[in-house]
Amino acid sequence: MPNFDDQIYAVLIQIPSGKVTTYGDVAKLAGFPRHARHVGKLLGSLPKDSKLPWFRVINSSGMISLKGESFIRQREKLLDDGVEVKESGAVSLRRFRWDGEPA
DNA sequence: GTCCTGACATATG
DNA sequence: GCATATGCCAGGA
Repeated sequence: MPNFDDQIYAVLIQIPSGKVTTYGDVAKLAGFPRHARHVGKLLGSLPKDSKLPWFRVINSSGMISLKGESFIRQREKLLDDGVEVKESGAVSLRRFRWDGEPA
């Protein structure tokens, strides 16, 4: 049984560009359905030069949970990925949600 | 050890 | 859609 952290990373690197997913889904796919919060903590601990697409993870409401500069960075990256993000940080989950299946 | 906080989710009214 | 409550788990004080 791999470590929780490693499992989360493994799921993150599978998220195709142009798609987003939620904390709960990442946790579930990683094999820890009740660890949504853990995902957030983990992402917050990621180094700034991390290769992991942490910016493709948002909350179940389809909104970016971050604030200030972090929020700006995530929004910019998503836009660059082709994801439509409103000024408020809202994303059209209906169109950009990742099912958990590879692209 | 307890208490509080937190990039969360789901259920209920 | 919003407010409240409950569940879950790791860290820090």
